[in-house]
Amino acid sequence: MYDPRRAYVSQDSGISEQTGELVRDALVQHKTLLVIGNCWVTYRGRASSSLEPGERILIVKEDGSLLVHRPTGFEAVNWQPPGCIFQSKLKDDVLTIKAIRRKPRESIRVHFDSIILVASTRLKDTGIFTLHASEREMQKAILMQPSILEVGFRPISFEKKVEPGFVDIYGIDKNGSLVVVEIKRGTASQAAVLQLSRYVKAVQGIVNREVRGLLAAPRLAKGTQKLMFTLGLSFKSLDPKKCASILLREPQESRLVDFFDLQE
Amino acid sequence: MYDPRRAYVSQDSGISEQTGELVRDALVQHKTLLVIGNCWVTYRGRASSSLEPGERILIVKEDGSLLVHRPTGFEAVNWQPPGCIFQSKLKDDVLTIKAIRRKPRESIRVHFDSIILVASTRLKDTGIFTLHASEREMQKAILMQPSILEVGFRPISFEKKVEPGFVDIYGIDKNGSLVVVEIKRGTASQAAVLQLSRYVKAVQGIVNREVRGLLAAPRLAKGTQKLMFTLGLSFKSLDPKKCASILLREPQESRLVDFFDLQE
DNA sequence: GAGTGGATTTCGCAT
DNA sequence: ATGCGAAGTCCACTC
Repeated sequence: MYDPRRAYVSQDSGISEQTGELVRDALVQHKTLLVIGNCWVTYRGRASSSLEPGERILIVKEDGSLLVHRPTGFEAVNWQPPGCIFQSKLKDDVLTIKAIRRKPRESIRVHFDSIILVASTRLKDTGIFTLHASEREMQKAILMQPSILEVGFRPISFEKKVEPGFVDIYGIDKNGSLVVVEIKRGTASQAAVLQLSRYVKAVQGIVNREVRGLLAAPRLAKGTQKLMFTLGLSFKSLDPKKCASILLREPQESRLVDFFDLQE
Repeated sequence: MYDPRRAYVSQDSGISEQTGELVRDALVQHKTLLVIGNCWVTYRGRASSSLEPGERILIVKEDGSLLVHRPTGFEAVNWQPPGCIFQSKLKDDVLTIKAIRRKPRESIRVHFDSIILVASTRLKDTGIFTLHASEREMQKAILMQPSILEVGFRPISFEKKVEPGFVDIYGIDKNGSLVVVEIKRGTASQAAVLQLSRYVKAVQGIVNREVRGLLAAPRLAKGTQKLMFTLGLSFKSLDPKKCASILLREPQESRLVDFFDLQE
């Protein structure tokens, strides 16, 4: 009985007809194919490349992408993006897998003369991948690259206590006004808006200059936009994912980053 | 008897102690490890990411790099560069593989709750990878990006017949002099130098302006440098690999490329 | 469909 | 070591 969860495996050092069939079947049926063995690879297209014989891992995915991995290194040595057309043949004890791509026209040929392992299976994967950033990490990202909030924004302090609690970030905008920034990782609720408003009022009671309130969040709760306007607050759409990618970048404004590092 | 060429394979849907041992052994001995099964992945470091459960391919290479591949797409969904430290444990029927990297400090945890295939082996790969460009392709590359020859170089024609044969490329240098270019894919021999010299003389006999000879090749044969000087020829070191990478780039000077395309 | 910018970019070469 | 640029870049989003 055929079980899609099972991996159909062949481990013959010489390459049998059965192994050839397993490979052919996997390619025709768009199954995930994995071949480990001694192979050489040629690429022809815009330029050309060749890879001398050695033991590698070949992966052909269900979407028609191809990867050849050497036993070291993070990157594939040869590859083809999704959407390739495949051919395979077994002749003179050499198993050849050919992947053709149009636009640009190019092709890869992988030739195996000995097999360590062949496996074909069908993989089910509906899981969602997410790149996170916590509220704290969003704060980091703003300190690392303040321009994502506003052009000319310059943070001066953060996590400072005022009357009702802690202000996420203080800064100066391009016009020299003091800015109180409130960060939310998800949709900013009405409570968040009111909280920011309280911070702004509290700070206005201390300093004798113009104070702006800026709410940074991926989105604003429905119906709070009017309230924002009434209270004279600004909103900046800020995606946690965008923040995450900034954190992953090398620091650009080293002084601030050093400052941040000291705090950790 | 232990055979390094063999792949040690386990295919238990529930995760046995034996499978746990196979994985542990592979990690400790820096063997190539391959796990296919249902897993979820978390990444923590400069930012964070999470991947919900699904069936994927995990590869841990001998150099301590890690790849998690979904059944579609050319790129790995999670990875870690070479040099990681690994831990594995089997607890409550969940196999966890953890990869830690320092500088920057980050870690990946891969949790399997069902296994389709586990294989561990040692791969031997000494084959050399080369990105080629033929002499003709080097010519293409120069036409696509003439600046690799000389700043200000502008090709005007190629493959034109003169007295002794075909000149690879004609062009104008930044001073307005006519340039005769001879391309060699390998070390330019004395014969190549003399051939170029003949071309230059032949062209000088036709046009009434300064004519330069330029030899483009990865290197010059030993002892021909003096001859080059005597004959008043220029040499430009040009790597076929460099040319190959230019061919693989998108065209920058479309007019010339169009012209070239028409010739093909 | 073409153009543009980002990437957990990685990788190599120069300084 | 460190910084800059290329990559068979790929990929996603915009226009």
